[in-house]
Amino acid sequence: MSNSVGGLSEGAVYGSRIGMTDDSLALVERNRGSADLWDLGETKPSGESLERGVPGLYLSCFDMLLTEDATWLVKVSEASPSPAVPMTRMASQVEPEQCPVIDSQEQGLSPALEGQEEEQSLEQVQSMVVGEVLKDIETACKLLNITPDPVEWNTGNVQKWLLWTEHLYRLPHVGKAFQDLTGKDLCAMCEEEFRQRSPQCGDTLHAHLDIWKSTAWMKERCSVGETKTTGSEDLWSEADSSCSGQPIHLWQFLRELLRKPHTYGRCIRWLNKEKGIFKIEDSAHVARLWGLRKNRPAMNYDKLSRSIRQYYKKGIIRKPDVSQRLVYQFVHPV
DNA sequence: TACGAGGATAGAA
DNA sequence: TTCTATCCTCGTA
Repeated sequence: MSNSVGGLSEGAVYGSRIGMTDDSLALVERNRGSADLWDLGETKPSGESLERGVPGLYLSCFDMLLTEDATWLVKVSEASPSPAVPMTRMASQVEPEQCPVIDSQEQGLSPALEGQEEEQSLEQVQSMVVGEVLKDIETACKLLNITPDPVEWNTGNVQKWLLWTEHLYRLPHVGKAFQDLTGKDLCAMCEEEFRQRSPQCGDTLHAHLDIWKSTAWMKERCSVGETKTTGSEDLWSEADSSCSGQPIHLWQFLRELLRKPHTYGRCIRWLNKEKGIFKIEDSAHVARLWGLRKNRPAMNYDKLSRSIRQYYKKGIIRKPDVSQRLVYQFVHPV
């Protein structure tokens, strides 16, 4: 799968460790570095570099983090009060040039100790990044009701994934070009074949699929206990509960969206989490997501809101005391 | 025009 | 039977 063998940069080494290619790594970081990209909101990064996967044009954060000058990273993680802060957030908040420059020699660290700490910090960062990627894929799995392993996808799942990815990254609709292909077929295709089917975004789709494949590979490794947990231990058990074909209820779906403010904060968000009050910021968007999840292309907010109103009688959702447009309240907030 | 409320009905599980 | 989708009418902001 990995096309990066030999002459690897250290960033690429990381990619190879988790089975990602340079392209997908760059894509992950390009996306992760820009908080909005993994967001389904209307604001999308534009520009050719995004529409087209041009790894050479992109200096990934990984490359910055894992180059020979990785010492700054060690210093950041030492200075960081919370190692649990996701790397993506950390990277977006702490620019390299803003990092405090602390001379390790002044701290009296021996080169050997320093090396050890660097190694530990890199491991830490890897875990955090991978955890974030897993979370995003988990979310997609839940919402689309597909398994995380592309090899297991049927033609319908492939179309769902395509729709999702196109939707998420504002790619042109290319579903027809991949019609009647199963996940297995898709995984067997090289980047060139993707390009042939979709000159506009084949490379991007290939890179995204690569990430999914890598994640499935990692999941498998985790499940046989070959690796440590990624910092999101309940990730897959949680994903499994909704990827197992169990029908999902609308209120559960809304909760899922609300659980991912980083990803869906633009279309739905808590106004008062303690009281269970939330606001649908983008009604059409939420309806589209619900339609995607339920395989109901004709879903709209009119229908979705009718379903929400059915919950009034059941005591699951109600309008808050001070009624506002697009604002609802879970009767039993978690 | 978009949203909100609620009645009615159909279909799937 | 339950849950959801769909269609509908009417009211409100």
